[in-house]
Amino acid sequence: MGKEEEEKNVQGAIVVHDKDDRSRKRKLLDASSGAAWGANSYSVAKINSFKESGNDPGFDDFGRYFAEKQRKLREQYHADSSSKALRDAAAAAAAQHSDHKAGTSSEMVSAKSNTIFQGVSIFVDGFTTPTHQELRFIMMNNGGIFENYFSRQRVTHIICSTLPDNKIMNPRMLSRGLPIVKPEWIVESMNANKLLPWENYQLERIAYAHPGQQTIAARFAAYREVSPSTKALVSVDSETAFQVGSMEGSVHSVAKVGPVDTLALKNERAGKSSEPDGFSTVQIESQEKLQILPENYKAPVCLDMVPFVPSDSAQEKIKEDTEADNSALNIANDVHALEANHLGKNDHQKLASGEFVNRPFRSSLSDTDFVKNFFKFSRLHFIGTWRNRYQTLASSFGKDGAVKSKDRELMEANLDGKPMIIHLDMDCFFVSVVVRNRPDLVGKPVAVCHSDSEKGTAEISSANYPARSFGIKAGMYVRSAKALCPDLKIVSYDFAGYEEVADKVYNILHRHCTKVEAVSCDEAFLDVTGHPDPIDLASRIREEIYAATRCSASAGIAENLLLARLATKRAKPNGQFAIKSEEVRQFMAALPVDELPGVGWALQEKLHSKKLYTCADLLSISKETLQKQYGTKTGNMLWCYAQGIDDREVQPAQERKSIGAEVNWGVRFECMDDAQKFLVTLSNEVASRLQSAGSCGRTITLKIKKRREGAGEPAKYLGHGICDSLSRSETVGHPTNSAEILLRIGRQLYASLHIDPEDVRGMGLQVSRLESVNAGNRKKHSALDSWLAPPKKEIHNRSVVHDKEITKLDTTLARSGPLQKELPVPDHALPLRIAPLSMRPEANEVKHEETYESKPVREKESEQRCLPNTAAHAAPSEERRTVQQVLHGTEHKVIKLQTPPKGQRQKISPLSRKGKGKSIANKSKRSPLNSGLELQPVSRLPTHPKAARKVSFAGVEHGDASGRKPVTPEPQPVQDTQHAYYSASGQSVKKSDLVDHSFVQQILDWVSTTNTTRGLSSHLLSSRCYLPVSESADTTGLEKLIHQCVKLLTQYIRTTASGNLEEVHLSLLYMKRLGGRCKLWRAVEEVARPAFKDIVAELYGGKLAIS
DNA sequence: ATCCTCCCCTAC
DNA sequence: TAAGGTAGGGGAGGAT
Ligand SMILES: Nc1ccn([C@H]2C[C@H](O)[C@@H](COP(=O)(O)OP(=O)(O)OP(=O)(O)O)O2)c(=O)n1
Ligand SMILES: [Mg+2]
Ligand SMILES: [Mg+2]
Repeated sequence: MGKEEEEKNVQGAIVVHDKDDRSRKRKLLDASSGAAWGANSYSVAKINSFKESGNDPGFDDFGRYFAEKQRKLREQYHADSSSKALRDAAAAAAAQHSDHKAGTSSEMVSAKSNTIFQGVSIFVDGFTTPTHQELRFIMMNNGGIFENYFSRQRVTHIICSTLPDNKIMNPRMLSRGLPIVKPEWIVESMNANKLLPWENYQLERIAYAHPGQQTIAARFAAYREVSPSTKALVSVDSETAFQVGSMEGSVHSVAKVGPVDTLALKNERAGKSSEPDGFSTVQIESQEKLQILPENYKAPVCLDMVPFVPSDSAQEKIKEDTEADNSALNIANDVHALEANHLGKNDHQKLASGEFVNRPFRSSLSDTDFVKNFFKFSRLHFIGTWRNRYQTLASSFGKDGAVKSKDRELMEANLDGKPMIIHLDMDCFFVSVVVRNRPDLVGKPVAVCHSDSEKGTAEISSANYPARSFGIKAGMYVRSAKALCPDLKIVSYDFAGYEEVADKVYNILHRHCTKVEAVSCDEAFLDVTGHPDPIDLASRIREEIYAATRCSASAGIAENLLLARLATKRAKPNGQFAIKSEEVRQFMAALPVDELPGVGWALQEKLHSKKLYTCADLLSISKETLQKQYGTKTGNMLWCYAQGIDDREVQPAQERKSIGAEVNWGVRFECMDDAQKFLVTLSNEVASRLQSAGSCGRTITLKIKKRREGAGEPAKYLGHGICDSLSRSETVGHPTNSAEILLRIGRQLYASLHIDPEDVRGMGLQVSRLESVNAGNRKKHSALDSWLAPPKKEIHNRSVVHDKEITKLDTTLARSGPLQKELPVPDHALPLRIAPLSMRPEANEVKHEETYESKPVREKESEQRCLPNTAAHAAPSEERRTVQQVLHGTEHKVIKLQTPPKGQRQKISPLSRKGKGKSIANKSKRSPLNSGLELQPVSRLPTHPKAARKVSFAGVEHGDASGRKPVTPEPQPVQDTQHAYYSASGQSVKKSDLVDHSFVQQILDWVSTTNTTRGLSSHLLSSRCYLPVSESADTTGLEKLIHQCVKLLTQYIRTTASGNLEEVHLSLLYMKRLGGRCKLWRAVEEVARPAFKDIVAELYGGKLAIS
């Protein structure tokens, strides 16, 4: 699929423009602005060829941006310099080397008389004494180089005064080998007039952290309030943009660094704080906020830009800014002042700690506030949230005490009339709200956008009608918009304003009509059936809206939702339009197919490819044909819509079916841990949303955007670029809204996707199969509750419905009678997982490096690729499907075996090594489950030869990356099916080596056949322990037997039961019980228990309490 | 047939 | 630099 579109920008530079999911839908945009936008999509192959030729457009674009910035900074520096000759030389050099790989700066500096710091290029990190400026001055005047941005290629020393109390074990390590040196080195070297050995000025190693989650959390809390831009700045620099110099020092750009401006921003005290989304409340922990913009740095922001600060607090902030620092005032009027809101003192600690160096991609470190800040600025997040607001809070609108219009009664009295719908939509909503207070902009082309700067990959949110006449559309990159209309004014968002206006609008709507369906914050359907004069009503509503908000709305009036909506489009801007029944046919016939709601980019393309352009064209085809071509429902929809038929009704509010959160911007991970931590914030976010909605749910879905192979850095700043979207879900036995459980499941799901963290470009967590929290607390507690329900809430939530869905374990327990009492109080250190009991194998995979040594039966490309927008949907060749297939065909035994996916082995091996050195247990003590470890896919092994053929048949793993290869079974060599079991020691247990003993066979069968309904514990529970112990002749044979049994059992625990603590516990419990009746079991249990505990400690980081 | 999962598509 | 979310509909294909 061509997912990026080539675009010639104004300068004629080739830029690849993302044409991913979201962009594809911009059908009108593409169609109407063909002059500026390349009409053709480029294939991925084409993009790759760009890359291979060293011309990766994304990089190019970014590099250009940075080069320009660096150049400016260099000029700044030279302008600063006291030596005029130097300045001139610099100018000349700068002119000569317009690109950034000039070695000019260092030459010039070396020409200076004082060359103490020759070859030294420092990056100053965080607060220092002396200050940045002073250090810069010293460097400038003594032959050194002061780097404004960190670059591993150019920086030789990191200067840093303080490490925060966040206990970095070895700062040097974090800087990846670059020395971190105290500023005294510079000062004293200068005083000594020679370069002193920096080794004597190294920042001391700081005490070790108290090992504890608190500490880690605190450390991450320290990353709060950080603008992602800073991260990106550093990261891109070090990653890509400046692969120009080497440390040996040929190349040095000298940059001037600005002061650390102080913006004193206080927590907002006034009103507004009750706003649910809190966007009007700037939440800042420390009072003093800092920002790291170069002194004279001014983003090229249009003067029209108004910072997004809630209007009633803006004054106060600016005032405080002024008090704090004069230079801050400039910034306050700059859109980048916003960054100041996110940069906290802690960031400097982080800087100081070398974290900026170590983790260049701070954008998505699981810094809670990256997500928080992202949402605070995400228009799409707002409109998504608002839609829900106006749907679910519908009842609270129109109840503000104001007189209700008699329109309501008119309609209720006359419900038999022919259906009549008003569709109402605010005109260029986001622009209108802002332009209200900007009379100077009236009539001019205006668009709302976060940024108007050089790179231009910020998206237009809304454009007013003058702007639209240039072809500017929502979703367009601002640079494209500017290319179409150089005079376009860019204004900033006013989210508080949007909500305010929308509230007023909905109040008005509800006052006039009882049946209101909120489509979005700026759009609604009104069922006005029975109203004597809908046209007049629409007109009055519009007037009222304008009077209340000074924003105009347009309306469509027709007999159904479809037509009303189409009418609105026709009416815009600031108008209304009615379609009479007798005009419908005519109206529809000429309508282009892509104007039908539900026809987006993809369907449009399909239709166009069949030469279907108008609704009339659609009607030339039979409904059956349409259904066959485009699917039953879609075909029917096309057929009906094309005739103007739409039998949907206005639905005031409907229950949400899912609640989720996702972030697909700024997500960059370096390691598993980053991903894990991001998942933590997502889990918290989703749990919190569930809780405020009073919901809990059973199905948890993790969505990942994964950089597609070959895709480079996205054209869009910090965008996700060309990605494959992956999702995986797990249904748990009982609805939850607990962050802990979401996290636990989320981790499993993440692990099961086998993604290199560096390739992750987006992540989302969603909960579906929702129930109300109050749905069923009448249900009595099951015996499992003490285990399943960490917080009281969970216990509270039990319901009859849940009961029957708890499945086997529950019933098993119920049967177990007195055994229930043996259930220990759960160790509270252990976050517990709700028993899914669907032991979907790969969701419970064993994780870790030892797996590597265990030779896999066969390799499998578990990676599935979804190539979006391809005609056929992916055929399931995924592991899970085949696993279930096999399990289902049943009667053959199945066992899991670790199989590292191709292409991931090398990548994770460093991780593995790391994990090996330090003990895993130690590590996982703090990060329960999976942290830093990779999960491996599993494959199967039949235990019975007669099943072997079948299993190998169904168990063939398809290497097909596209995931659409049909299930064409490949015969599998028998020895494969006889292959290894994974064992914790990394050795394999060959089936053929197994002691021929019915006892072992029994366990093998149990372990092998655990499936969705029956875990090992249930086998153990029902075992009558009739096995003749005497069979084991000699002691060594017995030992071997026990050993093998334990291996099988631990194998089971590591794989199938990993992530299912209840199952681990129950297995142990029942084993112990069997031990009470049978010597052999006692022996096995004695050996197995510590092993189980070790595994639990390793996987969960806690102790398993066995009663 | 109906459900489920994993997608893709669409709208604002 | 920039803030590419949220949620539902629906289709394909497999399980039940
Ligand atoms: N891709 C999009 C689409 C919409 N919006 C926001 C900005 C819009 O102002 C608001 C409402 O969307 P509309 O589709 O109603 O568009 P407008 O109101 O801007 O214009 P119109 O006059 O066509 O309704 O949602 C956005 O941010 N990004
Ligand atoms: Mg609108
Ligand atoms: Mg709208």
